[in-house]
Amino acid sequence: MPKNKKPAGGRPAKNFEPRYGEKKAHKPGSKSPGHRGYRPTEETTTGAPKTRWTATQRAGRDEARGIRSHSERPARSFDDRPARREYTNDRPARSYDDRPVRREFGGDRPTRSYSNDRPQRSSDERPARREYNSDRPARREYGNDRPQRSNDERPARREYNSVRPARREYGNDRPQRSNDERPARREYTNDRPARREYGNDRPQRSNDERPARREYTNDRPARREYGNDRPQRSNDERPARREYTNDRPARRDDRDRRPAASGAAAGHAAGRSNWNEKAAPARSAAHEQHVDVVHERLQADAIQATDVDGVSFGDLGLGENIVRTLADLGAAAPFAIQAATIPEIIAGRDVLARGRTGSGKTIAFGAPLVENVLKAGAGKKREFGRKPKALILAPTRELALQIDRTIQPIARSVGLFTTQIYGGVPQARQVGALKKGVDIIIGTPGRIQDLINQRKLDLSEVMVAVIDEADHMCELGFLEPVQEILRETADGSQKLLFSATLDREVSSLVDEFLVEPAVHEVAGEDQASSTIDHQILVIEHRDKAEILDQLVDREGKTLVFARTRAYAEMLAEQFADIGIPAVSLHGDLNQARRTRNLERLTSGRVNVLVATDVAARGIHVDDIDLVIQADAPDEYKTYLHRSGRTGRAGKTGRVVTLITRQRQRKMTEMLERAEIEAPYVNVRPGDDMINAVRRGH
DNA sequence: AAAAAAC
Repeated sequence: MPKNKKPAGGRPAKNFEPRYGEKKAHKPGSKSPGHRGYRPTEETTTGAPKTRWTATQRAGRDEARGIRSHSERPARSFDDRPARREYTNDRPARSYDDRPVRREFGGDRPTRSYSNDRPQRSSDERPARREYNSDRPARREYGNDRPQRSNDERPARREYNSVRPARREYGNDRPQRSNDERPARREYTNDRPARREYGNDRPQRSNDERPARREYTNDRPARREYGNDRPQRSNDERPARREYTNDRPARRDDRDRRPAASGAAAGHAAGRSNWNEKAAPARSAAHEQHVDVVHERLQADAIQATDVDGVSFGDLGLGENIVRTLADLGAAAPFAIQAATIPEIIAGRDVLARGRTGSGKTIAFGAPLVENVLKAGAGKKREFGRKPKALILAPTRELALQIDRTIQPIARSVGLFTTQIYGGVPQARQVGALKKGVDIIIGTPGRIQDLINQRKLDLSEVMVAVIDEADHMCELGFLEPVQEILRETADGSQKLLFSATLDREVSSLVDEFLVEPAVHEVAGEDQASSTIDHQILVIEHRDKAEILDQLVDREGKTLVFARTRAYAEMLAEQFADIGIPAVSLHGDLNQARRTRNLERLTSGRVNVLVATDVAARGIHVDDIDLVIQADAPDEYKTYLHRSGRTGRAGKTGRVVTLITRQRQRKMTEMLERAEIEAPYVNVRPGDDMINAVRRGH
């Protein structure tokens, strides 16, 4: 690694879930010393001062270089690949006016195959050849292997950084604290059972010993300690939970009334926990079952927001460096979900946690994870080629990247290294990082499995594994890889499952991998208390394109969701055609473009992003104030997660969903499952309603 | 049924 020079620009803007575009400087921000943001050379913006490299470290670096330079030429073929559906290059350029009149295909256009006849997307699109590997200079240090961004995109970043209100909104909605209500924090830090021989102090995993799952819902021992001021746990009292389900119209009852009531729900009511049973679908019709199953909520300890009053991250058991870094990231004091999970995680327990979108889940698992890894390796030298000690799995590459942006600074503040392992980019740098040795891996299942199979990644020393968006990761297609990966981790490794919509869908993982997990949620986190405003626009199908045009023509960042990649792509072009800069994000784009397009929204270079559900979960972009669902989602969870891209960390946001009249009933059912109240409004192009939405009333 | 996730 080149000598680390101090970044002239200082550390990145404070954030708790860093925005896209806020990349660690991969390149000099400006080539000229006179400029703001001048960086003389490669540098890392995070973490501890660099020490001199040992011979072995240099060897690792050279190896990584070797791998990369070797792969450089072949790597091109990566991009040259038959360009399957990549809407990027090989399309014969066509001028905009060749295209059929947009209105024509606005409504029920017959899914034009966009592979051949599309115009080049935008003038600044470079041939995508130099993408993330060719022209990169000395990017040796691991953790930094983000896709390259070309220089011409950079300047914008600085601007929007400086404009940004320094994340203080993050802390705004925090409940007031009062010092007296927090019972001794020590409790759960003191007796922390030395996690450093990981696995040792945890209950045996053998199945016969695993004490029936009942325990962790009923009389979970540890929970008491810090629950003094919390509602009683006995099932019939549990005020918090009722409260936050009851006052919502119908659906709770509805759910309990379902056939499930005899099965899982009955067990639920009786205080038993049965992970294997899922609630029956709202409608018994089989076809709907696979469309949108409502799983029983997990029985959870609901932490009261007021419980967090006066608590600091240090109180929760985090070390000084980590606390300081959190403060730098804009997290001065813990959010409720963080206060609930951090001590449990530090105590070594398996944890399930549900905290609504934008409530700070990344730090809730990230900070204690770093703490645990640090403790485990306390006093040990950072060995070359050491095996990773922690793993974080996410469903999309963008989310993995984003999580790393939050965790990396925390890890580096205590001398730990992270690396991202995800697909769509050359392996060489990732493998090079692994050879040198990393402590924390953040990635997506496919590439991780790939590297395991190639014996380039060894998870046998992983002592903490996090599954973010856990319920999603238990869906068809994701579950098996996740299970296989978890089986590679150390025996008795700690497992942490997080999601805004955590429910019994995760039972498949819980049953096999978790031991007496603590289950946490935040009381009062219902949609009624949400900062998101919902509306359903009932439209004629033929008006759809025009109405979307009008909605999107506004100030402020707008995220548009489409059901398919093709439609997402088409909409982005449609908007661009009428002069509204828009980009798309979906799985048919190569990773470089995905990353770049998302960054364009973050940086404010465009205000409109059209995405598939790849962007539905976890992605944090500051200040998206309008989410438009051009296609209504099919699942209530999808609705919740898409909506959650706005109204984050207490900010306000608006969600409008376009449907035709025929869909109204289905929509109503879904809103009930999501426990969301939203008015229906009939809308024609040009209606005042549209302006109201555009301007936010 | 779509989307995501490896090459």
